[in-house]
Amino acid sequence: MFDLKAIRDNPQEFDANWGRRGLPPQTPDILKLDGERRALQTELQELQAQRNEKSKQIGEIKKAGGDAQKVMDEVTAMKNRMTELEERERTIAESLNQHLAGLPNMLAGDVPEGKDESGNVEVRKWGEPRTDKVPEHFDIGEALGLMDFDTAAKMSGSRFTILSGGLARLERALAQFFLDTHTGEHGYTEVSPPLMVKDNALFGTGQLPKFDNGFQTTTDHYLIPTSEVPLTNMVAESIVGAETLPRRYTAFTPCFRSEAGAAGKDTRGMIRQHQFYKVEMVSITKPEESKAEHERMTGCAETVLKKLGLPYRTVVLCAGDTGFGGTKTYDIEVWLPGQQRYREISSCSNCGDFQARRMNARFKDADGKNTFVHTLNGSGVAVGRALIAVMENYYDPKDGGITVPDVLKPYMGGVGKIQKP
RNA sequence: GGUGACGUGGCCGAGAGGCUGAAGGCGGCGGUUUGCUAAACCGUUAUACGCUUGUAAAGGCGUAUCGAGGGUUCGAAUCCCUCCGUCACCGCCA
Repeated sequence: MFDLKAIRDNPQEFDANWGRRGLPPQTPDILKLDGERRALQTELQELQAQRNEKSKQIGEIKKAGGDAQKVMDEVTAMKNRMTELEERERTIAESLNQHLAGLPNMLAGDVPEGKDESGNVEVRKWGEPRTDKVPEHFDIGEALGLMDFDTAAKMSGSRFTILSGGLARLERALAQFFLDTHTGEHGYTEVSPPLMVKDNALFGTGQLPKFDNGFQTTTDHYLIPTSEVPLTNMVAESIVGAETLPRRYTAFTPCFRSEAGAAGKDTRGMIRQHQFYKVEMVSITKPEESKAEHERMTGCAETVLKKLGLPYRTVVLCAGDTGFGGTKTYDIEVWLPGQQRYREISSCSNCGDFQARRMNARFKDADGKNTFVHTLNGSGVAVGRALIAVMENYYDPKDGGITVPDVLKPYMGGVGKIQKP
């Protein structure tokens, strides 16, 4: 969310920033509502002060044994006006909040301009992309008999997959490897969080109210679309000690998405599923540390790809492509030889104090002042897509098998190659 | 799922319609004492918002906040309702 005072002081700055995302000026509406609200508030507070004063008098008169009826009638007479002001104040505050809750975060100054994906800028590239003709992962998997979309569709519909044997184990091996690397080498604390959350948790991280169509739900919960939600909400509604920052959390969880609006996109294979596994990283930092943490986190995600020997490139998202909560986002795209192109496997965002404001997450700074923390999240990395990448990059055309990358061998019980059983 | 109890400041814990932003304690901060440390003693110590003084740093006044939201009342931490959460016992269960 936003600091109304800052908007009041610098409306043109906010409008310019939102303008980079392609939004029309927002502050005229905001300032109008804010002004109305404050005027009502001032008037209401004056009445409340009078009421409190008179009520005090009544108490004193009664204690002295007098008749307070006259003053009591005076207060009663004020009530209609007060009720009216209260209601109007509430209505205006509500529409103001609704308006603010739907607006995306301020972009960092070094985010490149651009309307969409095409404006993203490559910042790094690693590895030698494999250029020989390789089948796509679904063909490799089905040929091995270890990946079954048809059977999954019978029980669950489209966008579900059944993995078995070596591929099921490869998925688990990847997750273990990611977790062990982030906990053992990158200083993250492993967390096993709830997979179902209430709406306020999704509001805190910014997925609600704006995007209320992307979720799988139960009767009274949302299934997490990413463990960014529970991990970031670990500091919601709290004041954490400065000495505990930065906090670094990682979790391996399933993620659930409705993929509404993705009709026709990536319909084949397991690139885009209703359910997939992801290892997520979340950092909670002091404001002055978040930029460096963002670079560090992106590096942590890149590290696991390097260890796996998967070629990738890192792009900084342009203004128009940066997500709702991010001030700046790096996407890491892994090389998929089956498609002969780079596909997103990780997204690392610095959210600044945006989520912290929404979930009221603060720390005591050096002056003893309660200050909003900064939050960051990044995939470290998407397990399903990593599985695809390993399959295609380590595909052996001689026998249709998949060579197991060295770093995964310990997690595969020493198996060196996944072959048709 | 059933029944019962409970939710008060950074923490513990009193208060049971007005004198309560809230006793007392712990913790924090400042000070006195002190060779150093400890102890003791004194003082201080919530947040948000509005109005206002000031170039500012910082003040003054007011409003709201005792899990959240409604209600009753001239007046609510205190009474009533709904929701959220915690605990205990019972049931069920991986």
